[in-house]
Amino acid sequence: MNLELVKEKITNCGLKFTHQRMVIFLALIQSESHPSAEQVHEEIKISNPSISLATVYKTLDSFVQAGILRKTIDQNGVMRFDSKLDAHSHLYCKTSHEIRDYKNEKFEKLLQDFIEANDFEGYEIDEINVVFKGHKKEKNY
Amino acid sequence: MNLELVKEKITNCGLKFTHQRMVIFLALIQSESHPSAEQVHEEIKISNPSISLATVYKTLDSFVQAGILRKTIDQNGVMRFDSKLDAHSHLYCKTSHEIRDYKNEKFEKLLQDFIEANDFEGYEIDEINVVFKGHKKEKNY
DNA sequence: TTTGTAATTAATAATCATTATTGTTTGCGA
DNA sequence: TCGCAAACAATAATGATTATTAATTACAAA
Repeated sequence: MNLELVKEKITNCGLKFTHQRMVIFLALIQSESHPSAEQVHEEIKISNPSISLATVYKTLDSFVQAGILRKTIDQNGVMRFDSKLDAHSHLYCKTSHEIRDYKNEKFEKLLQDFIEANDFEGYEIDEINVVFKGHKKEKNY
Repeated sequence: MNLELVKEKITNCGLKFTHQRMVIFLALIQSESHPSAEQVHEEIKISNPSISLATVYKTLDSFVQAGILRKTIDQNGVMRFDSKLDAHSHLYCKTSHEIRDYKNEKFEKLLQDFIEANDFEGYEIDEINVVFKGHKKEKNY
């Protein structure tokens, strides 16, 4: 995604375009591992040391409100941000706490079909979260 | 579950049987809504005001370590405890933050089969978490 | 039953992630 | 350029959880 597209994305969702917002959004979409606010801050402060951690929190939250980011909470209660908006599940490594996307159309369809076909005891389901937990396998060279 | 069974469960997992542990474990199995440590503390301090919140945390954690309780984290980052050990999913109400069990054999089998039949990009999966999120429907009388 | 010792507990301080506050800066239309 | 609202930086405050420490308790051995 280039800078113009990022700018468009930010303005289109009703937020003013600022340098901080661009830097933070870029950090998000360039990361593979669903970083925490802290990690985003660490990342961006190399090139932008003046952006405060509070701003990172606030900005990420406004992105979530605006619907251009998602957040989840990991096993340690830390918020993790996700720039992918389409239906997908997650892989979680219990050792490294890394979170990765797990995208599998068939699986998502399976879930969707299940929700539509079943009753949820008085609950109106509008979202489903699936996390596959385990450990990253050591590579055998 | 009667008191003898609770005592057995606690001692069988290698923990000494104490009054505090019994009270806390009982509170857990008698609750339907996956309480937080705070909520367990609130509950038990009616009859046992001397049991401190730190003890509740420590005790719940030792139960989790011992494998007789499970914990999850809710959308607000608060730890919630679950006395059911068999495979099941959860229903989460975004309004009340209540968590309830959702047990459906077919669904659990579906998941199990999926894990066995698929590859997870270098991850060894040993656990799967599914949360159906939504809102409790208003009853129409 | 008493004693010694390690485990458990209560009280409370400390920590960590997050949120709130406050004063300053910036973007931008009049 | 001016004025004002939004955004920001710095930092204080909060809330859940964990760590510390001293007191209590359980229980084995004498």
